[in-house]
Amino acid sequence: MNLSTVLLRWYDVGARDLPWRTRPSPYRTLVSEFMLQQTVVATVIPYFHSFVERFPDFAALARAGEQDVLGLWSGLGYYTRARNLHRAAVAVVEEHGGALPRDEATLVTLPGVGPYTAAAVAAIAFGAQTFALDGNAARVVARLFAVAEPIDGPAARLRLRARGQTLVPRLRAGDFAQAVMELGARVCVAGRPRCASCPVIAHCRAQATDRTDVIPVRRVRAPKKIVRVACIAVERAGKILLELRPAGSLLGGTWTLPAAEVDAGESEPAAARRALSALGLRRVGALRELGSVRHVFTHRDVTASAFQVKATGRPTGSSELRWVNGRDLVSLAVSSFTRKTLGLLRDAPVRAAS
DNA sequence: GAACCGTGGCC
DNA sequence: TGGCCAAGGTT
Repeated sequence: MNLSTVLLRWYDVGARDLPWRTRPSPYRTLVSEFMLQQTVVATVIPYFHSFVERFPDFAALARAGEQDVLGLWSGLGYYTRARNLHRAAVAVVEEHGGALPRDEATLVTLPGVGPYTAAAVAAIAFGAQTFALDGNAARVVARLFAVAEPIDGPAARLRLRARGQTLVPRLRAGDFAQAVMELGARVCVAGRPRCASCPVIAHCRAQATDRTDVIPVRRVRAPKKIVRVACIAVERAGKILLELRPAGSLLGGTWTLPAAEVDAGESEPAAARRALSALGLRRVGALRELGSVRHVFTHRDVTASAFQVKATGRPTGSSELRWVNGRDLVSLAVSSFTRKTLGLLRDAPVRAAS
């Protein structure tokens, strides 16, 4: 039987009950696709609920402040997505009459919408007969066609998408797109695929040639850069000083403890003193080391030491600063990394550094 | 093409 | 535990 027919039947019987599949709308589809970029379904679900409750449609999101949007994104990662989603909503309202464009070519002009998201939205929200090639689909197509070349380069993606496009049924292209991704996420997984429960095993060249363990091939990745950072916790009247990370940088748009990277041969306390003087503050007394945390980003393996300091002077510097208390932190745009470093403040061991 | 941008679960 | 990986996009 036809591959798409079998896969859609499998999907009809066993599709997961996901919040963006109930009461679907172009807006909810777009929000879910932004959140799902490089992020697993289970992580997205609670964020999706609170986001669409607070911003139920394009108009509400477009008139929101960027910091409010980032606040609801706190902990989800890749914060550029939040700013792009906000900008996309503004564009929908101001340039497209408040309605999401239906065709891929226009969708892809929206900030944060690339080839995958444009295809996914066109298919899922508008039924366009197009193939959405995400990481799941790339793996599924590579196995179906026994593609032996690495699947993660731009050129390879174009070829995989062309292969996938040949599989798209005339009807239910949106369900087909979701079925392919769900197959990749639950059956045709990286590592050891669960071929025994695969509905399209009869169509799989990798399985037929016993190569599901070596397909797909991925390129080797660059090793993470190992980084040491010294963070400073300046307290005043029960509040702590936070700094807004500039857009485009790591954690851009979120608030962090002021920090300095520890240079080669430099000590952590020395870097902490540098961070403090960059704020235009004068240290009073010793730095008190609160401990350290490790946080692994996509490209960096960071060990952050935090130092409590008493300081005088009015913080200046070029960055945007803000005094916050515990209650402010609930709604503020704060990354998981920063929450870790702030955790050092609570259970501070008594250890002095110079 | 390659580098960069988060986070958490899994084995 | 450490490496892998995810409903990618931008520069």
